[in-house]
Amino acid sequence: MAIRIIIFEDNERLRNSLTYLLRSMPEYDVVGDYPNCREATSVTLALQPDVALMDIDMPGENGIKGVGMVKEARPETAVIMYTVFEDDEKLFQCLCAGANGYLLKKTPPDKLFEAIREVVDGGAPMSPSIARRVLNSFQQSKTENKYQLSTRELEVLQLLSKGFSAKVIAGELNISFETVRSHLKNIYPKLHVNCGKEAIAKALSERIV
Amino acid sequence: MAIRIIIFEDNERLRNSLTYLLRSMPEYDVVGDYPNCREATSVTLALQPDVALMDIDMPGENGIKGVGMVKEARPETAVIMYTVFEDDEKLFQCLCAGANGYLLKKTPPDKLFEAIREVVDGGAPMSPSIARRVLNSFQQSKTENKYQLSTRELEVLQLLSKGFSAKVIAGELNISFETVRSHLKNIYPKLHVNCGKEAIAKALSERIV
DNA sequence: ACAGTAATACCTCAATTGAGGGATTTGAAC
DNA sequence: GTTCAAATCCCTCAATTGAGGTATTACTGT
Repeated sequence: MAIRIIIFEDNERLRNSLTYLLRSMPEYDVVGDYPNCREATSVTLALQPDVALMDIDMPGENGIKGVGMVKEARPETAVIMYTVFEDDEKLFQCLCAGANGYLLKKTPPDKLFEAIREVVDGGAPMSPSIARRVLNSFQQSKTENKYQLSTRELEVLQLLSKGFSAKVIAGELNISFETVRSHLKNIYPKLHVNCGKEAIAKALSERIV
Repeated sequence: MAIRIIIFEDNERLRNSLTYLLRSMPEYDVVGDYPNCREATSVTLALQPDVALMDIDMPGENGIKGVGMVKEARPETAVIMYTVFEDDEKLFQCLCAGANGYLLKKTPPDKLFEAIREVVDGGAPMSPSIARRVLNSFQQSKTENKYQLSTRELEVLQLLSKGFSAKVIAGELNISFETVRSHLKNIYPKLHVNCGKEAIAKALSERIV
């Protein structure tokens, strides 16, 4: 049975070309094509597509919103972003919204067709440069001494970030309670914070520990 | 010029097959092959490979350690994991260690060759099921009310997690200082913690906020 | 009408923390 | 040989917090 495809793309010529190309092959069936995401929820529910091709830059609701609408309406529909944007900001917003693939518009048609098959088979097609960005995001950029913390200060901060009190930290490190407080007093200005709670928030959200 | 490849794989038959296959094509050159990662640092420095094929399950230092050794010795060398393991644990350890690709051993040889070209061109080849896992990891599994927090309690926790004091939170929400303290006292048992610092640690590390 | 929950607000007391000091020892750098 | 940073320890005082309460209002579901 043909793969049911729905297209969200505001460029009419491109949208028509894609539709024409995909319809010319028995393997694919374009069941709907739209210049924006306003009706994304209802058409997804009505047409039950296997795959949605989604542009990002569209008038009204953009494609990032669109991913969420399609995914919420019908999680089984695989969403492939199809866009010119290559920046981390939009990329990760789409991924968090539930996109199953991310292709740049420079992708040649045969690769696009292959990606549609791949996403239906449970894959996650991505343009090479996108895949590289995604993998790079896992390498925690060790903020190596961005705040010039000493070895001991880092240890204290790590334990603090587990929610431990000064007394418990002292026990863990086998040093005195007052020493821990001294370290904390030295840590705060280095992190540009004023109290332990801010320090924890900063340490955890900036992956210092 | 041929792509310089180094192979870490403890299965001798597989290692020899790969070497033989790759050497049969002028495009590729296997400059070294090893049954473990003990010498990974020194051979990477000595042989200056473009690509390292890395198994995970090897005697001695395993492949996860191996990725780190190769990447630390020579960041330009692209490392492709080549393994049977499909579990999130090992996968994300490899990605954090700096792997540039992740192929399952069931990958057919022609896809493996394509992956080597792709990684040299700055891509990040992944088996489809791996790519899907990676993308899924971005969908923050909304821990929807795992701890049964009320709307207001969630708001208080969100502000607390920015490091705000009770007094500041009261100001932000336009409620009294004592009310904030009441909410906090109700939040702690729900999160199974005993103080604000533990609450922040839990909220941030479990993505509650 | 009544029970339950969420949200609001106040009180007290002991413990912890932040802020401000000062002080010693050790090992590396110049 | 002196200087410097890191690590250790102690003191005080005011502010914040945790823990234990109590109490009112408003809305929801029965």
